[in-house]
Amino acid sequence: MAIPVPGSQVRGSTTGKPIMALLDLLGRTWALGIVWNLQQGPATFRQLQLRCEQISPTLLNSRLKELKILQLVDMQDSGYQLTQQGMELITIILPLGDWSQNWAKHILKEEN
Amino acid sequence: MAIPVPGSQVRGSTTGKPIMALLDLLGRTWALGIVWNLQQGPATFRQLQLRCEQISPTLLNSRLKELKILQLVDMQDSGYQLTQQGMELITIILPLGDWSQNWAKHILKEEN
DNA sequence: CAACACCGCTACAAATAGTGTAGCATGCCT
DNA sequence: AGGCATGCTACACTATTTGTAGCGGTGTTG
Repeated sequence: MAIPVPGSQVRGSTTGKPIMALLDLLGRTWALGIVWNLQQGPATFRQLQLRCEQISPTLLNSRLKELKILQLVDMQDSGYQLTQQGMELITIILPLGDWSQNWAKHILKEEN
Repeated sequence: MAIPVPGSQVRGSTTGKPIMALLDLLGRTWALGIVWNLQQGPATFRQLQLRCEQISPTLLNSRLKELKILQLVDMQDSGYQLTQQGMELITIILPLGDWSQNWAKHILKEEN
């Protein structure tokens, strides 16, 4: 799958708008999950595999490649970790944690 | 694909934590894109297809089903639109628009 | 009423993406 | 040298997505 570099055509948009590249990237299986799991700190490849409970190494590796190229993640001695940019991104997304709890309550309430 | 209802097992997590259901949902192809596009207002099925430039009707329909069940989207006379919950979600995500612009600058600068 | 233009949506085959298991190559420790 | 952990690849299998065609329904217009 072509890496959604902002400025180029991506899945779902020919305009090259950065937001479209980002939505393409984050909309890929496991991309959000990987970033979310890295939030708890750096991890080696295998640790990250464990945090993601069921990701295949093949896919983990290809997502990490994409995330590295797009500079949201990099690898240091301590393992894979979020870059400055990656942390900014996660900061924006973090409120989803709390929000999802209310959302869950709402859905489960309606289901009865 | 099973719908990621919070409280049940979802892709990547056996715990049933709402955030995991949400990450599963949003990590599916086009889910984020659909929500993002609905932000500009209600749309009929076909209008939504156009907004999403390249989505296939098959997939659009199955994503919409998921989003309806999970109460982020519903259908009214005016077409598909975000629910109250959907709007809350998009409010959280909205800053990604601006952020992505800076991110793009950063990446493209480094590439030279 | 017939012809037309929309609508939401489905069918289905072909193409693409993801899974799961095994294991290679490398480096470190004893 | 032997054992162990690491990052990562190979590859066959399965699941998901695409793309095109078109169905059945609801106006609207002549």
